[in-house]
Amino acid sequence: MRTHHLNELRETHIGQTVTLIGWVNSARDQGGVIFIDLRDREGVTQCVFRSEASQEATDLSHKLRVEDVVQIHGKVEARLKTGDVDTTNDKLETGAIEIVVSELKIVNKADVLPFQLDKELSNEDLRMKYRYLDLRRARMSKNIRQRSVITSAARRYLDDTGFFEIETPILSNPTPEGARDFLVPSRLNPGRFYALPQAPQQYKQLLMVAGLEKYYQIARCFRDEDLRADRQPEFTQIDIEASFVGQEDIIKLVEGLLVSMFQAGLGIDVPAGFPRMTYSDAMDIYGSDKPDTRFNIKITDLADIFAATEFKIFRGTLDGGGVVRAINAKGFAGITTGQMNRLNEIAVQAGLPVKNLAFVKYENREYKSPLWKIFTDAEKEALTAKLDIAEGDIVFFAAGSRDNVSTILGRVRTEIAEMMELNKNSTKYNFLWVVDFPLLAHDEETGHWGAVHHPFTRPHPEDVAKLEAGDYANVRALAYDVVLNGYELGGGSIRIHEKDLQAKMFSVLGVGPEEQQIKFGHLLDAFRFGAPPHGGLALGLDRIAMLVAGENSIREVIAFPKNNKGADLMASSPCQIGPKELREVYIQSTFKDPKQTPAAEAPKA
RNA sequence: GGAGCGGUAGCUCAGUUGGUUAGAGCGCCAGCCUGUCACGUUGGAGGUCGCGGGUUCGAGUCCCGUCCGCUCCGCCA
Repeated sequence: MRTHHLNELRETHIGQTVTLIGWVNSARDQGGVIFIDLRDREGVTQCVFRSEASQEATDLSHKLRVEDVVQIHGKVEARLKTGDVDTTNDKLETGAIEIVVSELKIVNKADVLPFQLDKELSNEDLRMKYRYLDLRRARMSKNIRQRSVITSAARRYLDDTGFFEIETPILSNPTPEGARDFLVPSRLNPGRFYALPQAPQQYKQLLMVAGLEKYYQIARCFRDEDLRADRQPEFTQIDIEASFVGQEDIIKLVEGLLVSMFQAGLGIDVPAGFPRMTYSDAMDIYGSDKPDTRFNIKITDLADIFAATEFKIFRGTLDGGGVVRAINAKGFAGITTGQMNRLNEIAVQAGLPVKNLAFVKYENREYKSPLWKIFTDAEKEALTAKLDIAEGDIVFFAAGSRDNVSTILGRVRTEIAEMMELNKNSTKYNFLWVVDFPLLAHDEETGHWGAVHHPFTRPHPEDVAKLEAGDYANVRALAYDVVLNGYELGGGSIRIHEKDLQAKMFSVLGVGPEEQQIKFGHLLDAFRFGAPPHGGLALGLDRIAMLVAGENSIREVIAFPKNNKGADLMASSPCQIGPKELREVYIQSTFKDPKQTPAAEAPKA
């Protein structure tokens, strides 16, 4: 069908007769001579139609339209050079040659496309409805290829380090305490359901008990939660688990893995030995457990400066065990009123008890602030020094509980970065390990303690006594996240491998012995028979592919993604299921969406 | 569940304090053109201004409601 792909022919091929096939990328009809750029996934090659070469092919070529599939037969020739005219195209890799066509076959005509492939389009609905056309665009094609390349690099790296790729069930059980599950009715077991896995967590631990030592899987995971630019209902993890390892081993392994993926995908060498930060520091300094460290706005504690303050709000906060902290947005004193309103909104949403953020601007060598006059000269001097306030800076304050202040200033920090476009540097890759996560978090609503990572996470050996003593808030976990530019790429932990400790952990989480046996019996049983120490991590492949591609949404690196409502607009899924199919799986009826119920049928009050 | 932004030609968008027949670029159709590569050029077709209601002499524009999309918060062990 073809002798070469469309990014293959060079000057060395001049004189050869070739057969090419591809899509008409563009057609330039000059009347007497017609140029066609023929495209396949590799690139573009220019074909020329002239009556001297073939009257028949030239006549037919007038009819060519964009995206027709055509096959041509012809001779590779050098681009024309006459006198001072040089028709070589430096923008094309095949730009030194062209094909003079002797035969043309229109393999399959294309209708006019619903959108142009050479233009960006903002209508994502339309892109998704015709995703197979959207994927023809160079940007999409590049993203999909790059994803394949990094996935293959990951496989190669893990294969070479002694890991087995092992598949685990897609039809499994609901995850207790986890995200909402997608359920699948069982026809052979009336009234029973499978759930799609949120992660292969328990299976991979059981593979460690099985003695396989090193496991990985490019695993599809499913979570029925609300979606975001970086969250899809089904997504892909590079799931890893190993036996006889500690935190340090996993960190080294994953650094090597990410280095090889970025090398493969971008041809760049990111240095291994990523910086590390404790969860506690990340929250104090950046107000986030996945800080973007590309810009240098840090939260500064001001307790020492305001130790003797008379300012009531700060005084009260500090006396009550709270904190007073601030961030300096350097060079942002020119903030607009609209931006200020936006920051205030965000701060209030994040838990600021008053309507406006306290701030100090330093502009034209003057401090401007509603509260500057309240501070003493000593405080002013200390603030200027500690926050490094210089011309054009603006400082935002927050006072309250430590967690509260972290959340507020962390949110404000990222919003300022967005406004100042400090987070737009897509060629800077700031990897970071966040370590020493807390094991447990108290849920104010339910009053229960929940696992911050998951219930199989090993408590930090130094903090086991605190766990025994019931000092849950201060137990650290052997859990770690790898972060890149403000995105959580992955997280993992060293696991519990002892039956008693695991049972203790379940009890702390409010899962009684009976429930433990029902939900986790297989795991607890497995731990009775010589379970090896083990741990692992899971990386979000979609997010990695997104960051490698320099995209803002994982939909740009997934061939057939779903929209915000979890719908596939091309295939129109999810779809309605008829009564016959429902009966087969013993489901009686579906609940009607009240929004779709016609007003006439709506129940009357 | 909540907040913000958006919806005008096939696509990307403009549309002023409410005022004649709603525009541009690209694409599409027809013609001309033997060196183009974002080809050029001449002409043409193409609109339920998301939908419903209201205010008004008059609504793309103002008001109310509603639907859809995106972004964020909640949620995501």
